[in-house]
Amino acid sequence: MDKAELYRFEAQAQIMKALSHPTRLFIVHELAKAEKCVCELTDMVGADTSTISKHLLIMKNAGIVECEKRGASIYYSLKMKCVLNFFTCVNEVLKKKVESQMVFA
Amino acid sequence: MDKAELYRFEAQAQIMKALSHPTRLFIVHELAKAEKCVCELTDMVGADTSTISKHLLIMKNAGIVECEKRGASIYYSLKMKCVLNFFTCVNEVLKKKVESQMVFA
DNA sequence: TTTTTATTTGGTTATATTACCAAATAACCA
DNA sequence: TGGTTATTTGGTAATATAACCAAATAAAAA
Repeated sequence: MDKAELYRFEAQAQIMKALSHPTRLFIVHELAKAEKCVCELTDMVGADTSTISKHLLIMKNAGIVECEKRGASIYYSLKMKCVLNFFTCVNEVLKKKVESQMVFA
Repeated sequence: MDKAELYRFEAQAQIMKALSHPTRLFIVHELAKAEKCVCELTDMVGADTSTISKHLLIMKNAGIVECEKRGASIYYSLKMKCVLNFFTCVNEVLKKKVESQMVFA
């Protein structure tokens, strides 16, 4: 694995990591339907505002979401729609996992 | 976010997390070409055998890879081919990130 | 202008991850 | 059998994550 290759995998891993938390997946799921402000997401998740703000920052830095200030609120929206395809694949993996556990039930 | 929904996002996050490390992404990339034993991957990555073994365990538990013992070696192969589509999307995100940074250069 | 509302930032603590080494297992080879 | 080779497991230390609270900012409302 040469240096350029390593660098590329590190950059990819950073984006994947930004998608590796249940709360952040929930947010992606919600933003896929419509943009939402931090306070709306905070209410939906039921965590501290600062926690949600930090989750959003991680995804913004990764290039997954973007935000726009309007009035008193900051509205976040899904920038990379292609991440939605991940859910299909991941759910397939989950389904296969459940099935294979069935074999030993 | 109700309990069932939370559980689903946690399960999804576990799979995403298994794909969130540069070494593991490299391994997925390599296994996409052909199955490989632990020692081959160890040589390619240049880390301790135990480190590679643990990375493989994480992905096996997540349902991403599977393994088969043949002779003295254990061959790992990519079980969920759909994860390869992630690379396309992630590379698009990276490309957009680079481009948007250009604006401020 | 003062107060309220929305959001981010800094600090702290608890937990998770990762790397390496050493030791345990398992299966070939001589 | 005894010695390699391949792999996993357990232990430890360093680093990264994540949650909450408190404080700082910024803009809207009164």
